[in-house]
Order: sequence, then structure tokens, then C-alpha cells
Amino acid sequence: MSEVRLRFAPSPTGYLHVGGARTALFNWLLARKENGKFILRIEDTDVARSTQESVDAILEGMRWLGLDWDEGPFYQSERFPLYKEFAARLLAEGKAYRCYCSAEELEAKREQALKEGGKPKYDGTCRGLTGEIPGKPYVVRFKAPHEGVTSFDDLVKGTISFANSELDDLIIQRSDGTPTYNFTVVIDDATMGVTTVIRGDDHVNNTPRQILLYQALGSPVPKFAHVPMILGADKTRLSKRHGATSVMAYRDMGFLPEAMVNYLVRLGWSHGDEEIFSLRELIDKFTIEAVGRSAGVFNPDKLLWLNAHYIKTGDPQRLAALLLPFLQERGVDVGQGPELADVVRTLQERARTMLEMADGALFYYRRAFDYDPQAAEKFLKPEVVPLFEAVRERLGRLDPFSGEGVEAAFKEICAEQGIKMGQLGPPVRVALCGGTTSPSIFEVIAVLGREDALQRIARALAFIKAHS
RNA sequence: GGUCCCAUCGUCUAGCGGUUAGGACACCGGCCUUUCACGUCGGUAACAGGGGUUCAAGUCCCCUUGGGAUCACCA
Repeated sequence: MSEVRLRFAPSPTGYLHVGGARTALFNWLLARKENGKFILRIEDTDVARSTQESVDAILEGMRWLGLDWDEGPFYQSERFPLYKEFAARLLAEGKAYRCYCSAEELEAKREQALKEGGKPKYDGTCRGLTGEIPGKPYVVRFKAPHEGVTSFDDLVKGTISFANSELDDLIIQRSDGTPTYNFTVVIDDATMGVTTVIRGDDHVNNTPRQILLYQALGSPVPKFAHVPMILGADKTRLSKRHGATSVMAYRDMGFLPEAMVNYLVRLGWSHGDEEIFSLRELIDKFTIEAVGRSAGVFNPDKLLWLNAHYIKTGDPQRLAALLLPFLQERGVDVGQGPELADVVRTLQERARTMLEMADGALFYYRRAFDYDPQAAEKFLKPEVVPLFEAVRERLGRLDPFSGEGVEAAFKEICAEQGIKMGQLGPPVRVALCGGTTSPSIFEVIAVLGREDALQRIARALAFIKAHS
């Protein structure tokens, strides 16, 4: 009956970055594991900085990762009347008050306090005010207790306590009537029935104020779990300097969503010695208690390794579909050439990203490619002409035309000619692919098909004649 | 500066009083091999420092040091 309710509440001021994605993932995982609800809420109270493009980018990122939500997306900008209502209620109950201090005055006092080595807290000038001053702009401040201690049991960091004397009367409503963050989060989490708040640990300092607000509102305080942030290689906050931080940028670089999810979850969370987790396994095995307390460095190499793993073990048909846009970007018409899934199969073990796979797949669809100069000089020499002729002859009558058949044919040629595969393979590879690296030439020939393979050999033969 | 948080290989981490301190990425070697990869076998590499508590401390406590977060009419 008492289902858990979690939420991801990004502010739409940019794309979905890896840190946010991980926070979303942890929330989603717990919701799914506990059969609870996962709510998506857009925190766009800062109208000036929020954009629809950002909202779209965030939703796109969530969908790409497979993080579906049960409720929302809710927009805070559509709930302003609600916040105003609650602010008025607090005001009426004497739990908040109107503050007429101007932003300039406050700024001056803050600087003064800082200069004297004190804490830059609000001094409470208007705290005792009772009546209203007609016509004068005011903000609404929450009347926070000055005594006592506010503490909470953080699900990842343990008990955290703050002396209330450290807190001041935070503004919950601006002079223009709009609500502030610390207020809207509490109102929303309270009214949406959020039971557990998983968020970045840059929010721990906000938590005591929020708890006080819950108490003033008479709402149950949710559980909190503050997850550590993600750092760059130099241990500073992850930023563009360290490479891509946008989740979608990783898709564009050829990463698979399951690799991203797997990487992100392991950054800060672990389950014994296990490294590979499917979404299904994560739902079963994830626990917030197993999330580490310290910040972690984003390691692109490991992400790459995971991506390679998922490419290696992925379904060729699905990979082919994912590969298509990368190929089209390179001007390849996959309609003219071998079946893409067959091509994928030959590349799965040697591509770490779909981008690499696209590059590796190019030669299959390009018939008039240039030979790599060095490779041509080394391997496309007159001596290989009889070898190529033998290959032509064998391939011409090979039946059935399969990878195994091709391999057997090549072995026979080697035996007949008294040479080793090392003398036959490389030149054929250059003839087929234009360079010295490719999948097994047996597979390549099988995928290319008899006609295409033979034509490539013939083309190489012509090239040799023209250059000797 | 105040408050709060953090601290095991280069990196992600296991460890929850007694371990030869384990795994993974990366790196370095061997093997496999038609190229490149994959795979496989092996190797280098860590408990920040100091005090306690205890028969016993990477594990518990305190301090130091070093990181970080936060102190808005941003979220």
C-alpha cells in the first residue's frame, strides 16, 4: 500500500549530462526495484534560464537510456499558484514573514559580515514585523528556528546534523511573487508524495532547511540519499574540458545506451566483483545502501571497454539498425552491397564504438576505393598475380560459397602453391579492402559474395598490371 | 573563513576486527593468429599520516593533512 515514490527533477538549462543521468538512473532503479513510481519533474522556476530545447534534450536523453517515467513530466512553472498558496498559508500561520529589506541592503550587510569574519546570514531585521507596509515590495521569508539541531539519516552518507543556529531565514517567495527553489522542491515533493529523494550531494546543505519546511508544513519528511558527484580525470568537477558530458553526445560518438547505463551505475555503486549488468539485473540487484560515499572519476576507457563488450555480444540486426545513420552520414548506400547485419557480424569483435564499426564497414560498400599506398606497394606486386589467378579460379567454382568453404579453398591454394597463409592473405586483403586491416578475409569474401569478391580481385590484378 | 561531506592500486571498486588486501579498466609481457582485433595466461600497482581501543585495525574512535560541496530574490 505504501509504495515508494521517487523523482528526477532536472532544471532545463542544458542537455542531460552524465551526472544527472546517473542520478536519474539511481532513482529509476529504486522505483522499479520496489515496484514504486518514478516521477519526472521539470524545475523551471527560473524562467529566464529555462528553455524548451533543454526540456526536449533531457527527455530525449532519458528515453535513450531507457528510463521511462510513470508520472509527469510536471512543470513547476505551471504550479506557481500552488506555491503562492502555500506561502500565504505559512504567512497566515506566522511561520513566515514579509521582509522589506532590499536586495542592495542585503548585499551590503552580507559583505560587511564577511569582512568582519562573520557568517553572511540574514540578520532578521524584518523577522519581528507584524503588519504590512502597503505599496512596498517584499519577499517572504521562512521563519526558521534558531535553536536546536536538525539532522537526518542519509541513506548513503549516514547521519548528518546541522545546528539550526547555522541556518537563516531563507526566502521562499521573491519580490515578484515567484517561488524559490528550496520552497518549490519541498512543496512538490510533499504534494507529489515523494518518499525518497535521491539527488546529488551538492544538496546536502539545503536539506536541513528543507526538513524545517516540511515540518512547518506538517508534511512527512522523505528519506534522503545524497550521491557523490562525478569528477574529471584531474579530480575537479566533470566539465567539457574533460570531454563530452552530454549523454546524447555519447550516442553520437557511437556508444550504446546499455553501455552508458552499465558504466554510470558502476561509477559509485558496486555489487561484489560484478562488472556487467543488464537493466533487468540492475533492478534486481540495486540497493541505495551499496552506493559509495566518495566522488568518482569518470573513466572514458572503461566506458569504451563496456561499449565494446555490448557491441560484441549485441544482436546483429539491432546493431545494424543503430549503425545505419553512421553509415548514411558517410554517404553510404547500404542498399548497394552486402546485407548490413552480415557486415556487422564481421565487425563486432573489432569495433569499440558504432563509429569505429562504421569506419570498418565502409569498404564493403565502396567499390572504387583507393588502395592504401604503402599496402599497395608492399602487397600488390607482380609476384602475386598467379596467386590471385588461383584465387579467382577456386572462388569461381566454389560451392557452396561460404566462409568455411572459402577458408578451405585458400588452404588448398596454399598447399598447391607451396606457400603459407601469411603470403596469400595480406595481398588478398589489400585487393578486397584496400588496406592491411580488416576482418578475416574468408568472412569478408563470404559476405561480399562471389561476384563482388571476384571483381575486386580482378580490379587488383588490373592495378598491378597498370603499375608494373 | 563558517558549516557539511569525503579518503584502499593511475582509475572504478571488494573488504563490513584475524585476508598472501580480491576483481575490473588502463598499462607491460607470453600464447593464439591471414592483418587488425577478440580471446586467453601471467605481471607491475593501493589501505594519506599520527595517536588511541583491542590478543588482533584497511576495517572502530580522535587528531592532522589533503580533497570537495555549500554559504543568492540560481537550481
